[in-house]
Amino acid sequence: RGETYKLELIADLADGTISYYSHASFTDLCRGPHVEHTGKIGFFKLTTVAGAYWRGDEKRPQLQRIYGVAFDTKEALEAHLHMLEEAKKRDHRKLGKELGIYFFDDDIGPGLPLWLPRGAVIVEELEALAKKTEADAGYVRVRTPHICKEKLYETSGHLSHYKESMFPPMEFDGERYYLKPMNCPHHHKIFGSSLRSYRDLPIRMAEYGTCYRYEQSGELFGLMRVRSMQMNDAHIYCTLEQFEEEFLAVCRMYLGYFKIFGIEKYLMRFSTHAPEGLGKKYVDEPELWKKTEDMVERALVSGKVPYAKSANEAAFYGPKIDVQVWSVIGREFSLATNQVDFAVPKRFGLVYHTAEHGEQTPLCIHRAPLGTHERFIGFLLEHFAGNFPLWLSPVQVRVLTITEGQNEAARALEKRLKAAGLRADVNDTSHKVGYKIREAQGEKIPYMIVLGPKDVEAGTLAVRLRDGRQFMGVTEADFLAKVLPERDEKRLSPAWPQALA
RNA sequence: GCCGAGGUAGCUCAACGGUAGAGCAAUCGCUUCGUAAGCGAUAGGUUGUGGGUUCGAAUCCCAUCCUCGGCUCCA
Repeated sequence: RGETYKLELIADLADGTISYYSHASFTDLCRGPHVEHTGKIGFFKLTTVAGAYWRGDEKRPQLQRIYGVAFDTKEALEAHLHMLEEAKKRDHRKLGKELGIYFFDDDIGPGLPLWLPRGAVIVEELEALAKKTEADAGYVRVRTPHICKEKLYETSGHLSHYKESMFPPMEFDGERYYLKPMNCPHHHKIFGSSLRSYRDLPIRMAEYGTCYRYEQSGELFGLMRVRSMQMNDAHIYCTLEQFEEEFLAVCRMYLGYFKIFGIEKYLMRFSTHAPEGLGKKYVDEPELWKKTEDMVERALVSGKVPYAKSANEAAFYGPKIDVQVWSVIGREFSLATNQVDFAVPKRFGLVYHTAEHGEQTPLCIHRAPLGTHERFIGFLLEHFAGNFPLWLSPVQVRVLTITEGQNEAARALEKRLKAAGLRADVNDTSHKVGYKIREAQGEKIPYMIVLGPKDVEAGTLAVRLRDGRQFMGVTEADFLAKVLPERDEKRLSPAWPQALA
């Protein structure tokens, strides 16, 4: 079989020049160079073995690929291996389990995560952020059902372009119903539910919609790749003239979010269709592709949005901007997406009345700046190593008593902290305070208040931050004056003096 | 879906053909202690599931489900 592959490579050689390398009795077709012996490689370690499709095509056989890493120095190799070990500690699956964020259950099914109470807190904080941001940006909110008749996806084109990623239909009342893999067709129906005038546009329609996609079993990966997901979705229906401004407003929304989450490494990937890609998508409308792609690129250039072009990765209905981010472990993810769609609104017969008494198909921008809760929270777990900023922390303050004598005061303090809107709890078990601190550190709780007899007597707080800093004799008013702005301004790090008080 | 590796107590792991075990967590006592593990006791498992081989299976074989490393695909 190896010979067949080598012959195929030879046939593809552009200039017909064949080179080969020999090592003892082994001769190999290779562009080269080869090394004489492994001593010349430097410091290396073979890391993993895996099947890989011949020439990356899943229709073709697999060969075994051996992976390894090599470095100039032993220290560099060891540093790399150490980094991999450290990275494992930040794995969102490990942290998700340790911190009680989510879990999977065999009776629920693969790729169907359940949010635990602490995960649900994060989900709801993110939703609140999105809803506020979108309300400020002039979005309206809608809500749509999770299933619909087959007809909808025939109209949208999903059945012909996306069927293998949809769950099989359920049949009843003589109809076939599908779980929705995306929210757009439902939103299109809402747009089409009443007469629209050019005066109504743009219409920015948002929903944290739950979608279901039948991802291949081998593609499932913790929270990053799941089969049920809640998407920070919205569709902006606008005129051609409004497109650039709307599109750039979405890009600016991304940048605003990156700042909030401290995401520094990202790439806006502009996915277009390769010329040959035109044939397999909407073959009848190649001019539409060209038109929307040009439009997007003009907007990117005029808005000075840095981007990288990537051919043949567009959605079936149009070009898109994917936001690629890298977790600290070095995994790359499409975290968010921004897609342009001329085609599907047309298929749905969506129109608005123009000033000239005519009818025009609106342009639709699909956007999901926070992607899905699943992937975004998976990413944030790795990004923050579980040390969520205060506003996202499931438990924000824990009160630790030193002896039973403080239990009453601790409960009273907890009550006041909760009244201030903080997520607070108390550990009044009979363990030593060192043990309680260890436990709270493990849960990555941002603030610990150690309450002993001296504190109760003085009426002040002994505050411990999760980075180990301690501040004695803090008044409750001072504590709230520091913590509440940290929460409300969604600060990434607490504003406390560096020196140990 | 494909190639490969794994599933043992809530968690992390041991036992690898001969009665399933440890640490942590849990529960109950004792302890009342000042910034990352106080002490003791108790309880907890049809070894993912279903078949098979064997006097005997967590251990070997087959099937299946799930997870992991990749491939392919993607928010």
